[in-house]
Amino acid sequence: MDKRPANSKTKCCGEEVTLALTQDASAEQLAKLTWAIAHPARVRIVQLLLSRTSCVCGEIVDQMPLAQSTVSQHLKILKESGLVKGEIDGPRICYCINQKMLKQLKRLVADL
Amino acid sequence: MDKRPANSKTKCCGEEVTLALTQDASAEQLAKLTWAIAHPARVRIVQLLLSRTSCVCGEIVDQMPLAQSTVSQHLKILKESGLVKGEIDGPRICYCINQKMLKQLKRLVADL
DNA sequence: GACGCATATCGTTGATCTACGATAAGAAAA
DNA sequence: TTTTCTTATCGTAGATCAACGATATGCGTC
Repeated sequence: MDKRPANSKTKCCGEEVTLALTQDASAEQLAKLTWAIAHPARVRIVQLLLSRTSCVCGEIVDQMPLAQSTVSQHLKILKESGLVKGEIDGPRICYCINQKMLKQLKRLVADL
Repeated sequence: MDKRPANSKTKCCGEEVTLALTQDASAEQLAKLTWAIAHPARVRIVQLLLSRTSCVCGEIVDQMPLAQSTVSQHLKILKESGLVKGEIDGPRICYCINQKMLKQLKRLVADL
């Protein structure tokens, strides 16, 4: 009746569990980062920020068919994921890609 | 009053638009694929399918702390994204990664 | 044909997203 | 200090997600 293959719950107290835990950690992180760009508008924002060498402020809004508040909301999500950083520059705010995080995302996806 | 930079709506009838359109297309596709794995459970499923050389059926359910119906729902999402394929094998169904799609996802992310 | 197993689908509930307009907050300029 | 500009936040409405249990479906087996 028990036709489980080699790597199943039977040895749930050995390396299995450790492996599962690290998998979960990276799964969680990958899910978090991919979720950040799991919307066309946010992909677009990231592409925009990458296309310019330096940071950009609310021109992003001009480039998108969305209300300013909506863009701000998307930026918040990107910031919370760590993919994007924002720096205050006088009255406006400059956004730029967090290359470190982008690299991590790329690595996590590539390692799939 | 008009302080737009070089690449703005002013030349909205030239190459600008074409570029924007292709950007949108890839943005859309990238958003779709990343959204498919934008959940820990779905990342876990993908990792599981990749860890085995061949397809797997409902053992996935055993490996996850989720109800069968929930897992099935996640599988449906993965199938709809194209990242996963399912083949009927007698009474059960074998799932496997669609390598082509996974490659596309990797390329899209790497090209960011 | 009736049963058992594996999987999908339905229906529901609560949470979260997405989008917007309106408004607040902060800094420079008048 | 008041105004203006830029950005964030609030409040809201509708849509979608995530999870579950219950049920339907489809295929082998008795």
